[in-house]
Amino acid sequence: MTQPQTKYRSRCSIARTLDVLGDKWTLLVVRDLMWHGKHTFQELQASEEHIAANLLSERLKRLMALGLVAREAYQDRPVRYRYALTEEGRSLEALLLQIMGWGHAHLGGGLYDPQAGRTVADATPDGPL
Amino acid sequence: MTQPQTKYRSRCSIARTLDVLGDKWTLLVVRDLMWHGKHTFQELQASEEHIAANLLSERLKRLMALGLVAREAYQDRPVRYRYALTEEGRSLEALLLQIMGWGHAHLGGGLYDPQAGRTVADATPDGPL
DNA sequence: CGACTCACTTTCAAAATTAAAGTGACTATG
DNA sequence: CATAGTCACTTTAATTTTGAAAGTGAGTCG
Repeated sequence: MTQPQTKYRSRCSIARTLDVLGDKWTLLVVRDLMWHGKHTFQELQASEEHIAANLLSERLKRLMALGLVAREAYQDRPVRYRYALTEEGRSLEALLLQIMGWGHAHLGGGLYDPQAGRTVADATPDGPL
Repeated sequence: MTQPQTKYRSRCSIARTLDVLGDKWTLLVVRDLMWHGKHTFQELQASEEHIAANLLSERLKRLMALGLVAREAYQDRPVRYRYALTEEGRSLEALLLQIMGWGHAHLGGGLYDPQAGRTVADATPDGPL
């Protein structure tokens, strides 16, 4: 679990989850760590959606503060870090799958199969008909 | 389904979903429409988290544009509207439940049982230990 | 030495959020 | 009939967050 570094808006679990994950970038970082083998700052930044470096930096800090992500140096001089989900972070997989399923059904996005490790259904370029 | 009024950041279903629902307020509005019997502007605004009127107004417009919410006048002179989820909007229930479950387990929020129509597990005031 | 890489941080303009006040169409009260 | 109140917003202005770009520091490579 996690230290309460944030004061939550309310006692509602949904509101609390949105307080910490409710923005356009955080869950994309989690997605890349979870499924796409991206673990360095550079790899995470290079994703299709092009997160700005300052935002990636800030989001990684938040995820670490929440205990969902941990980093370890994979090299000294200069020190370079590898980011990975903690066990608690991996608990977000079901949530990610649910979001993906909804987006696929309603917004025409692609479907990634974590089992197969690849996209198994195409996205429509501009969304549904 | 929905007209593509937005250009999505990518073909990823998660990114697309975050493009339309990825903020701190939209899913709280959906929560209130889905489970808490709040259907007027006033009722939605009066929720615990205190959304600002201009944001509620803008979010309702977006949800209507997406086809997830519809409104009907429940009175003329002056015309007053009642907002409700469409069938497509109701498809968000599983997502809401997943978010709630995660927030309950990891952030110490309350658990609402839609079947029972009430909160069945307490929230810890400031989050988990 | 000079060029390059990686992991950031800083800067600054633009966009989003917040809180408060204002508006328009009425209804109810004195 | 004038005033107060309700509801559903919109407008305004201050603050915060975001986004894009440039800069920094530690080091490697040629």
